Amino acid sequence: MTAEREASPRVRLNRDRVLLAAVSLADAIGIEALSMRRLAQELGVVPMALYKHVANKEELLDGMVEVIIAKIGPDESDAEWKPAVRRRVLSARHALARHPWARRVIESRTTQTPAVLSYMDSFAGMFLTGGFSADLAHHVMHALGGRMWGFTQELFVDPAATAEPVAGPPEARAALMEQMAAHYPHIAAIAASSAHDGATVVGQGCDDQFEFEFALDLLLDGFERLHREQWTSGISGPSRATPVAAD
Amino acid sequence: MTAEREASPRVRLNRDRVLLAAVSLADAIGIEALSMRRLAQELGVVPMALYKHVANKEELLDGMVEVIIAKIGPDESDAEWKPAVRRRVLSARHALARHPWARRVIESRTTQTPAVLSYMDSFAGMFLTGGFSADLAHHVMHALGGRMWGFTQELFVDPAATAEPVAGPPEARAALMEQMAAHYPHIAAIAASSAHDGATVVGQGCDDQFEFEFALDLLLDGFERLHREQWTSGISGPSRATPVAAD
DNA sequence: ACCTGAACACCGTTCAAGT
DNA sequence: ACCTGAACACCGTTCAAGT
Repeated sequence: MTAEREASPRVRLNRDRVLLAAVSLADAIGIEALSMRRLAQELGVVPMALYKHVANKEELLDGMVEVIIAKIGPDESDAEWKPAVRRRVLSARHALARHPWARRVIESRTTQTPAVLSYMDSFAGMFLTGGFSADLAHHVMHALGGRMWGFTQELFVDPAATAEPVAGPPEARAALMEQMAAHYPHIAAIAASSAHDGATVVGQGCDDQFEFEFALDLLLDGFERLHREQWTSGISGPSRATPVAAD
Repeated sequence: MTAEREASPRVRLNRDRVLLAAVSLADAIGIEALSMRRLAQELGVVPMALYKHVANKEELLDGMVEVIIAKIGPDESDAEWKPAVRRRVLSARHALARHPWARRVIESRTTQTPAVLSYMDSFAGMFLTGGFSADLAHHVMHALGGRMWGFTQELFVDPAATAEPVAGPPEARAALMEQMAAHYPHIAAIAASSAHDGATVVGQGCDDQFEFEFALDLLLDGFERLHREQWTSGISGPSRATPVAAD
């Protein structure tokens, strides 16, 4: 499933071939298993050959992020800011969906590459063009944060893996559920109301896309309200803004 | 700065001593430099000695998170839900502030430990006690997400490290600023309005605490509105909720 | 200009042995 | 019951050499 590329010995490496191979290798074996040595092997080359095309592993990761960003699709900020922002966020979410490692890698990068900066700039542009003050646009970009990339602010990462994985018989699972309910009554209450199957607490049976859009729209609505009310940071804090002339 | 602990040879290891040493070692040298071997050395012990007290490195990390959670301080949900949630989030933020590695570690854990689950349960409890339906409480927990721990959904991680670090003369920095403005005009516009010093774009001069509370209050206000309007997920999406009888 | 080989200073973890 | 030593199968990266 992973050694199908480059049986032919002489194809000449270049930066793009290295980056593309790294992306699909990470897709296949996971980011934690992606090593310079493993990637070199995949490309039929000695580990040190890679260092002619990327300075080090950090730069490899930066390059991989660039490859992903290129797939997000262009800015179409001609429309109103709100649907424009919404559309672009969801398109990023779509582009990153098949690269589960991308989130972790993007968040680990400290020095922003041009690709990252211009992606962020497109959001700043949508807000400013939409009539936001630079002040509000600034805070709103922070509030959006990683959601700009379509990241959920994950909490319930692996739906299946709550407490110990229960491989045992069904009655053991049921016993665990009772224990959970005893120890974490409120989570259990929430789970009971929304569980599509009763196997785990929160996380199982959640519609990720729904949860993402729920939070996104909550934020966008908040942005809209502050914009309408001509909020400025002089007052401090969204809820302490004095409404000016809403609707 | 880092080899001051345990010169005395025979103090007998135990799980707590291992975990506490791991936490302060991570504080000192960073999480990526924390290895089983390094930790063993810090404790004046051979690497394999640790494996009597933690099964492996994963369990070490889980234990370190438990140590941090223990510092968050108790749930005081007797008050109204909104200030109670707000207070607990900010108290988590405070507790985690001096352990910059904690965020990454918490997010990397897939199997939730009892300590993590009961922390989450305390939030579920505040919403339910505050009169939220299990349905709304569920989505609201997701929307809160990592902010429950006081995490910002970071984007501008390292304030100083935008593009290449400019060690050169001031005129080189100025030239870089102009380049930035040319390539990323919207970011530059925002930066110009809020820059306390003009050195970098967004990130520099931001008051992290302000940005955090801005987004938090935006969400809490949204939660309050949906609660007031008796929102249910049947309708789908906060902005598409039909207001029922607000105020 | 690009790739190779050998080496260095690290990892986490197993297994068999010591006290 | 707890700790040790040696070993295995890995890392990223440097340096000097090959074509």
